[in-house]
Amino acid sequence: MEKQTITIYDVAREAAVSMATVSRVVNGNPNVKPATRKKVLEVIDKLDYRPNAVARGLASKKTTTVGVIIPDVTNIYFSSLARGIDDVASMYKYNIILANSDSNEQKEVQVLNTLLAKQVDGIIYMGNSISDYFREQVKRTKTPVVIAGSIDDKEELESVHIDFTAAFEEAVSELIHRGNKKIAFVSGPLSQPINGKYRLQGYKNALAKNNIEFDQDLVFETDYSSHAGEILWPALSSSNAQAAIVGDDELAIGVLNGAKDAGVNVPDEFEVITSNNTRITEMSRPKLSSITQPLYDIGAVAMRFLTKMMNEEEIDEKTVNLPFGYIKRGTTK
Amino acid sequence: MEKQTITIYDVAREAAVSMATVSRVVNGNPNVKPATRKKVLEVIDKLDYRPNAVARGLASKKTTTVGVIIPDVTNIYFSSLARGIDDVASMYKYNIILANSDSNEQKEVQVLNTLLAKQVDGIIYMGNSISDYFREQVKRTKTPVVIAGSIDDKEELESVHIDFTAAFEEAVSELIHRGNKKIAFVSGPLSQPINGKYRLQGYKNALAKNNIEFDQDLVFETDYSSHAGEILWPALSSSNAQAAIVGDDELAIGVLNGAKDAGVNVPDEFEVITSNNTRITEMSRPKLSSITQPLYDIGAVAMRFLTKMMNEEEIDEKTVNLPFGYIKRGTTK
DNA sequence: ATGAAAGCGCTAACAT
DNA sequence: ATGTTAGCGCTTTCAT
Repeated sequence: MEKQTITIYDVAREAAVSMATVSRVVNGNPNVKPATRKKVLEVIDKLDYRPNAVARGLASKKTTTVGVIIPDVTNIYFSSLARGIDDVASMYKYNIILANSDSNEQKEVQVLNTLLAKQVDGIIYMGNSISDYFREQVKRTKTPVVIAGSIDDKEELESVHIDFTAAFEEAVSELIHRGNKKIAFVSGPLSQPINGKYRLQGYKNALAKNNIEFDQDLVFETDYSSHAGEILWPALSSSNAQAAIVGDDELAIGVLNGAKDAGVNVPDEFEVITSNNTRITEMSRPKLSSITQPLYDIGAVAMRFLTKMMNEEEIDEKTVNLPFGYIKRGTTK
Repeated sequence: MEKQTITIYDVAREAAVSMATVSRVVNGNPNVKPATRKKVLEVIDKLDYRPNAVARGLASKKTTTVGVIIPDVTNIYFSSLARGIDDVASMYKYNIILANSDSNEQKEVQVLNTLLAKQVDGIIYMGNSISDYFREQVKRTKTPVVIAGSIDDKEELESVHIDFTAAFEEAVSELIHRGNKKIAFVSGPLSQPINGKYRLQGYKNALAKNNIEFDQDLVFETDYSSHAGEILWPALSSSNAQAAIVGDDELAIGVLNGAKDAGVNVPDEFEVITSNNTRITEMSRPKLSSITQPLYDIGAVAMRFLTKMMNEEEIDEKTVNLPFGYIKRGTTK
């Protein structure tokens, strides 16, 4: 014999009121006489009634859940954002459907569609390149979408992030001012605008301001992994680079370790600055100097932004730029 | 003018069939004449119809979403499990509602309740201690729950993990056989059964088998963070420990770095073995020797296990123990 | 302040 | 192979 799920109808009958009244007390509608409210609440407690969020979602056309597309939960840059997202989401009574995309266009679009099918009230997208197809899908839906921790190079979608160009310009200037002329630019795929467009531009800006000629041979494109960084050393070494600015912390710790393994003294013989200031930066010896970004806040603000869109509040700016900084640790002199 | 959402009724009318038939083709029911199916599919495509999963959930009492309770997404041990969970979930057409609990009993129970309100088909719990209250709630619901990566010391709930006792026993034996007599046991809260019961037991077993007396002063209880490990060195040093077995990788990298910062040569003067073999183990120098566990698989198997429970298939064992191992890297001689 | 009743968009018997 | 028809459990006008 199946355990009978108890519904709003059951409590209405038991409390001798209508379903509408029960609904009102459950939803905190003030138009209920205190005595009635009390009685209903007692019955709810007695019957151990739990509102069915699915039924509510169907009737109200709001699910109080938002979709979150992430390249890989295991990546601490993105998981840090995700943490900020979830915290603000629960603050506003939302839940999160988390889906890994592996930065794969197909998966991203497919995930987007199942998220929409599930009637999420909004979506946060994390990932470093927005494909045209994805963009089209987003533009066709009325479900709000915001991008967290990356940038839409077409500037069509709402997003929250730091100014990657300015941050790189500042970090590279730092390196230059300490006497380095040959500075390697190390990042993930240049096809991702965050690398090939914004960060690289910042790098070039710093060189230009200091009258250093840009050298394509100092640009290293690889994977976002510490292993990729480790095996990069021979190439880095033969380029005669004196320092490196690296676009990802795991990659950077790999670069650092690759150099150390080759007997290089960091920072005396080679300096490195990384980009995300995740906990990883504190795990190496020497510790990694880094551009700082408010990772948790980027997620938090993105989620807050999304709540505004879901409530159809006025949005002043499509893009919110959060402040970045720089922290000197042991990998710079 | 609001954009009209198109429903199953619209495609039924347009295709000149009944809603039931449309439902059948959408759900892949074979009882549809090929010609009819084709026609319906065309209309679906033409109208750009997307089934409403919420309505489907209400009617079918299945949401194809499972809840995942995680202490902190930012923790790579748990996020690695989460990745396995999500991959298997999508394989079976499920989505994941991810909720951070901070290992806080209140939040865990609250999250459990909202998950149940959202009518998830199943739940995966990650966390190192199952409170009585949580356990009671779980036992009252018919929604299946499985624990991933930790152990229910009351052995009432289904779970997937390695044999923590045997793994610690093996790792500590390793340390003993290499000549260490005074071995520190470093872990998170001993109130968590995984530490205070299972791992500690393994540690004691290894000592006993080698006729070494257990010394309470060699047991160090702290937080799961690299910083906690770093500042542990003075205490570790004055205990005259010659080696340490550490229950968490971030904590272990902290212990390693604390020792190095104090001028200690690892592994010559001090050896360390960690427990989870996450990517963190490859980021230090020397790299961390570690107990190995199939993290991704633990998540994957837990999710697979859950699908069986959701389908009400027969389950032979409540507990599935996955194999562990040991990998020697640079922090052991 | 409360109730009646019509959906929300779909599935699942049941009938044909 | 296809159609009819109840619901699923709730919210939301609209009355009163």
